[in-house]
Amino acid sequence: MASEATTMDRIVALCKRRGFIFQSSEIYGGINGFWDYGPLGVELKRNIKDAWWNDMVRTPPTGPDGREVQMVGVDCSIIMNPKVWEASGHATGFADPMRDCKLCKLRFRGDQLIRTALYEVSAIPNSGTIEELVDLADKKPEISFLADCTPGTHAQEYAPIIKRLLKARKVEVRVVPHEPVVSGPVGTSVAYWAIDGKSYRMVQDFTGESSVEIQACPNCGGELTEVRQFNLMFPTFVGAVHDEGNKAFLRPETAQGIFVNFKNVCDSTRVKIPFGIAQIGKAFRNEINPRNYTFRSREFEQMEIEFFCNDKDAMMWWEWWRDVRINWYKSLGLASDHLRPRNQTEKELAHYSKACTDIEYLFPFSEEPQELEGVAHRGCFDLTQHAKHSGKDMSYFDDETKERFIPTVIEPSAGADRAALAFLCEAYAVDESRPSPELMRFHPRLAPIKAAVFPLVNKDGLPEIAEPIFRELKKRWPVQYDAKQSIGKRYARMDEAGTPYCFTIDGQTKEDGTVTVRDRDTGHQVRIAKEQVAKFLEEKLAQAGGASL
RNA sequence: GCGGGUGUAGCUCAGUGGUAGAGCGUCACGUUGCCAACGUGAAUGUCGUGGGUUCAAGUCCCAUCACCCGCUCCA
Repeated sequence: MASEATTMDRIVALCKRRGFIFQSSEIYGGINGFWDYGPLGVELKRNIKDAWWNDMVRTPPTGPDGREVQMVGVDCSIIMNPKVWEASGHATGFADPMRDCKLCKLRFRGDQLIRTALYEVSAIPNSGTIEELVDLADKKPEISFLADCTPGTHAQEYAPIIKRLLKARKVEVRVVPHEPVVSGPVGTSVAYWAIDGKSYRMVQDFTGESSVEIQACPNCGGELTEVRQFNLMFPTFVGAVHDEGNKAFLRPETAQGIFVNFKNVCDSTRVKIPFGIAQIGKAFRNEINPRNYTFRSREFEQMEIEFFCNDKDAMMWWEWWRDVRINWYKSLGLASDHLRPRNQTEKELAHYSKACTDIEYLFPFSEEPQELEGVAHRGCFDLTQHAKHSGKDMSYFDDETKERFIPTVIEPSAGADRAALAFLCEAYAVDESRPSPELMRFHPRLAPIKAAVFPLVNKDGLPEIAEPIFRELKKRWPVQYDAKQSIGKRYARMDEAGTPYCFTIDGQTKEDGTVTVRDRDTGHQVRIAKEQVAKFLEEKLAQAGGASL
């Protein structure tokens, strides 16, 4: 097996060579963060999206309450009224203020430097700042810091940051029982610390209203640049005149199209809570630094579900969707230990979110697993925001219980391109014992080409037998016919395309009507009657869990 | 956005300022007839792009773009 570093290079080379993925606008030097799918890639990605739509929308698994799960779909416009993004928080929140240290060149998120502060609890806010603590540490080098944090807070997560801010001074962290955390204003999270005998509470102010600001680099004390704003939404203009009045944005996620259509779907389709709305579509994010092949593209495709339910059932549905989504990846071949579901820590959660699992995959390009999908409990945040900003009622009336409420939302949000990349990486295999070592072990349901038909030689009446078989299969599946060059080369090409089965017509076919079937993964061959080829393929694809396409 | 690296045929890569190269792949023909077989031949190059130095630039200099690695980021 090749080293990790070169495995990704070889996958990238194969994807180019065989027509899975090309760099966008390549003949003009490419464009950073944009990629194209070639003839095999488009089939792979379409199979992924079709599998998702079929398995999640048309025939979702039975729900946790033993009943059928209601799912409907939408397909919304990419450009929406800009007010949508004010309501969703993207207009202001979807921005990362960055500051660089001019000395050591480290980069920090400005909001983290700004918004983290420690307050002495006895005096209640404004009695201490991190800078004052640093001063204290400088004046009393003999003291060590002991941080207490209550279970369930994220103070422990901040130990390394505190340590860094205090210039590597010894910091001990201990979990101790503590009074329940007093809830702060919306957007504020609180944790308690004990440092040098005094109690402090840490405030992370996500509203950005805090005036506490750090001016020196936490790493080296060097001077920091001014805060630079990055907004990750792509601006555009609606109409021929380009001015601020008709500025709009390419959507950074498909979810908002679902939320703003919540009432329309309720009013037109007789759905009752609990139910879900699904959408597959392009989204755009002006990433600061696209990296890792197609993983962080600026234009990408999402497969999103917003599942609306009563808040009292929300955790049940969250757990159910989390498991459904993990099993979906497994069922299509991501069964290896490269698939790593990970619960978000409380610190990572958005302030309105109660739980979120990132379904992560260990790609060859990184030692850290990377996110394929997030299954988030979003509370009633989104519908509440849209109710507030649009002035429209977003509540739901339950006829059975006579309750009126704003539904809680569970959001399984998957990246189609990331899934495609994960399936490509998972399928890639090198077996030096084979004549053609590189092969793509795609799940048959995802394979771009389901089967190939070869006459062993391009004469002696074999093409005349092979072609009708090919034409029969072609009516039902994406299949290929190849009569040129040696049989080994043809098998090798199909291995790199990830084609699970090859049917070869040889001299014996003329005598007894049988053809050989070669299995991609084992190279083993069996003979079956030529009339049974379609049935064989149908059964194999069905065994693999795939509907006939 | 910072630092480092890379950029030559479809892929992987050689190439000392002086004629644009190899292996693999692709295609054709022949031979063979179940695993990238063999033989003969062919096609394929804005040497990433734009400037500059030079009699002469793939090679040296500057800028720029793309990709990779690290930092950073990934609500």
